[in-house]
Amino acid sequence: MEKKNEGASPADPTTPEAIGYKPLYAQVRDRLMRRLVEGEWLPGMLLPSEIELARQLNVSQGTVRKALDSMTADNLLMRRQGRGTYVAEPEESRILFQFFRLSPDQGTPSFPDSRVLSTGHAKPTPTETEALRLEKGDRVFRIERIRSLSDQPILIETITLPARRFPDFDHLTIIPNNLYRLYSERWGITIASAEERLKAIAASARDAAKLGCDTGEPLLLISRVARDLENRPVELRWSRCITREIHYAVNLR
Amino acid sequence: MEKKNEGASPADPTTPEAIGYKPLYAQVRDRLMRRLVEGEWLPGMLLPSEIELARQLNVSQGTVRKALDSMTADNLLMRRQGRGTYVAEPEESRILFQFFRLSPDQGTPSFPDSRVLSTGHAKPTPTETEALRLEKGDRVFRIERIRSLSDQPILIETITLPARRFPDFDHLTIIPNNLYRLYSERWGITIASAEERLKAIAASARDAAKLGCDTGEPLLLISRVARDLENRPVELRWSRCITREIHYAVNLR
DNA sequence: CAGTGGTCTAGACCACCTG
DNA sequence: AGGTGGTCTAGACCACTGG
Repeated sequence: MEKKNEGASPADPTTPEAIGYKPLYAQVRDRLMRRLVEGEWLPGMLLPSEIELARQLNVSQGTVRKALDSMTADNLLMRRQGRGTYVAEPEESRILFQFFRLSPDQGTPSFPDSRVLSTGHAKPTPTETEALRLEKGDRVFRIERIRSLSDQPILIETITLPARRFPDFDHLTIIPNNLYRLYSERWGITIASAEERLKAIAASARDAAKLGCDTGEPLLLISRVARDLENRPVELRWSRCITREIHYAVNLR
Repeated sequence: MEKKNEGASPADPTTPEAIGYKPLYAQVRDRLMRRLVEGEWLPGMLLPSEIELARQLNVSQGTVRKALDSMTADNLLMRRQGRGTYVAEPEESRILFQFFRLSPDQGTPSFPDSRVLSTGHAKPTPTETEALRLEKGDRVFRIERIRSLSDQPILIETITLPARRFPDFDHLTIIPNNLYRLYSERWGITIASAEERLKAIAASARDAAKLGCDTGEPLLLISRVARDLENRPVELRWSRCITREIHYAVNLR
């Protein structure tokens, strides 16, 4: 009531002095994001209660709530009435809903199986260098795999990772189906968002052989750049998909 | 303070008597939606202020705000600090951002031109009947047109409308480029959401001739069902797009 | 039962727009 | 100057969860 945003935060870029004004709840969000990025709260962990966070940050419960709600809307947190606020986990059902937009024309969506075709280090292509914002001399790790739905091959994908951010990737004995959980558990990298670009292309002879379709058959090309909590590009994925009995679903609001 | 949700709303499905509990702000949203649907507030019009709405509905300003914020998030309203709350209009820049996901690989997105190839009444196909939830005997109106970006044809699309909801469509002398504004201005139909399904297909001989590409060239097929404020399907659109220098963009969060 | 998030209210001040 | 939406606070009660 008597508070006026005077000296509330330690580092104080608060007061509407110049152009750079940020509402208090956005500053709270930024500070919570930093604690998340620095690994103070790991996926699956319970956060302090709203009241406790409000006390820590010296703001009201309502302001903390607005910050937490915004992070929940971005799928970074999960809130359960009566239980508390948890850090979101990259489990399959959530990934399926959030990052996998392919559904069978009839029936319900499900998570595809994967079979790795090849892996290895390489010098990045110019496209990869630009998409992943690599620096001179950086190397990449590539994975090629086929994914199937009920034993039908539906897509072949090439995944490119910056070697610098995934040390010892080649020491892995097996590469799991759910890569985003692997990134999280082994390197502490959380995939928070992604941009996809879709095109129709003709199947190359090589892809056609692997997918068991005709050369030249129309395929849906999905180019994905996935980003971490700090919005840095982390993964480039290039999927070529047979869409005879499958479609890519988008909701426009 | 002394209020306890007792007899607040005229028709009162409120009290957590059985299973059907709805928070007050959701009830407020429903009532505002009904006034919107019934045409009390037309696109571009200024709504009453939060304080006035709170007085009318006998709830607090904060509850009205939560309802208005939710409708704003769905692109139904537009709020401007110091001005007021307006009903969203289907102008090109908004439609471009909300419903048109095709961008040039290089350069900034823009709204394509249209050239109508044919129009006419028809008996609906089974696919159209299902997608538009038509009843027995209902007829449809179809439009076929080519759309171009900087004089390059990029897609050919077939649009199907239920004749019952668009009376006298065939009396139109010209069919404008921005159809959603036409639906709004002439029939009071607001397109509020849409679902799209994407596939890669081979260009038919007919489409190839119209688009000036080769038969069999891979095209991106976009099947859209557009819905009104009450979530009823209103338009079926079937676009076949050349994606040589264009892509369909999706953001996943 | 105590503790959590979810809803609702009331009131203050701020940033922005218009006249 | 006066009105609008945007932010922030404080406090009450509700619904849900777990011990």
